[in-house]
Amino acid sequence: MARWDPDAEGRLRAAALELFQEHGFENVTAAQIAERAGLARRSFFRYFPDKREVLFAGSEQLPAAVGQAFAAVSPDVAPWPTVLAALDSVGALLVEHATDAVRRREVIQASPELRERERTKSAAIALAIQTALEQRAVPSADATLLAHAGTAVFQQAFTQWVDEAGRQPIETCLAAAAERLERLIGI
Amino acid sequence: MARWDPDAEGRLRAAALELFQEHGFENVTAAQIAERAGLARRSFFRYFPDKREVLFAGSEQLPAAVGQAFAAVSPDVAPWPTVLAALDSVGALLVEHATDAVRRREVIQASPELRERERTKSAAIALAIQTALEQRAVPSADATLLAHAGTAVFQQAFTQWVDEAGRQPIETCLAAAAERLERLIGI
DNA sequence: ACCAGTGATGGCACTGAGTGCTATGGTGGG
DNA sequence: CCCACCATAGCACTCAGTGCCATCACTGGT
Repeated sequence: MARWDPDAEGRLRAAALELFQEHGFENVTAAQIAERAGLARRSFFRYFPDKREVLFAGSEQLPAAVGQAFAAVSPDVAPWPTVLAALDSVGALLVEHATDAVRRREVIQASPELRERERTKSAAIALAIQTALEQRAVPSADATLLAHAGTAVFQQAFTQWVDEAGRQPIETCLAAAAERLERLIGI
Repeated sequence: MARWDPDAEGRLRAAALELFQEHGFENVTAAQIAERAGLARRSFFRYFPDKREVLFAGSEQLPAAVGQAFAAVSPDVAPWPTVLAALDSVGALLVEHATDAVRRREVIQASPELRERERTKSAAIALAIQTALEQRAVPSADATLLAHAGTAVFQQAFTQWVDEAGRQPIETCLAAAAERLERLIGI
């Protein structure tokens, strides 16, 4: 999305984050964001397909990372540990690119529209996990369940990581969440 | 949502479903739906807060059913079985009200916008499960994981139920999905 | 039968998201 | 110096969603 001028794209994202934090997502127009970034309203929609996407830059990388992470895990490993290993890679990538993670999270949580979009992003990760599992001959129904359980673990781990302000590495949070889920379900 | 004239509401929902199936969600305007239902465009937005909601009528009942279902389960039961028992109730309610389930599902799957909204509906169920668990003194992190795992099972079961055209009762699909997940994760 | 109150509906006008099209200005290569 | 290319600006349009007010039907009271 918008690989042309990384500088202008960054200005748009920064301007949007400031304005959303100040006035709330629904009270900020695309024209205001563009103006603060020194661009025209029309150009905003050339960088981002819609107003919500300005807060989710780089999120396409996460589903892609799932595929690569799966490739790095031996096919002999059982499905669930494979999913968890892949989540480690995705988590590392997320943390690396999450400079404004906390501020972004606050803005997203404050707006139903943005929470809705965030679920779509999570669903894209889940779909990537599911297709990667199916390529390993995991039955479709199993793949769906594992993918959703994986994203549940991922979200819980990320929430914990943010709440603790990153004092623990994301891998620790992921392992803790996975263990928690296994203990809760495996009775 | 729109308790005034159930007849007009039904006409709007039927008209929307037909038009969406015929031309696709994004190629149908609210005015066209209203016209086919014999109402004005303005009235459409009095029955439904936005164009997507016309396909999700009655979905508010499902989160509410979660609370009631929890109340019917003894507090001595462990959290995960409690969640599964609650899902049985929700599933029964869903099946009961799902006259156009298959057609609705097709239309929803065909539109990214509608799929996004459907995830919001699932999230509402998950939130209801989470809060119900927290009221039973389940730690917040556990409740989040259980709620998401529960909705994963629910979605998988519902998908299977629709794919099999309802030949198996929803409870059977739910039990199968739950067992599947436990087997996959509990290693 | 008349009248007043209530509430659903219709019409109108407005804001803002998103989009197609065209003009313009800046920049690199010849 | 000129030309081609490309990001951007500007304009005009559709459509979602909303506030406001007029209208019409229905109801109860006299």
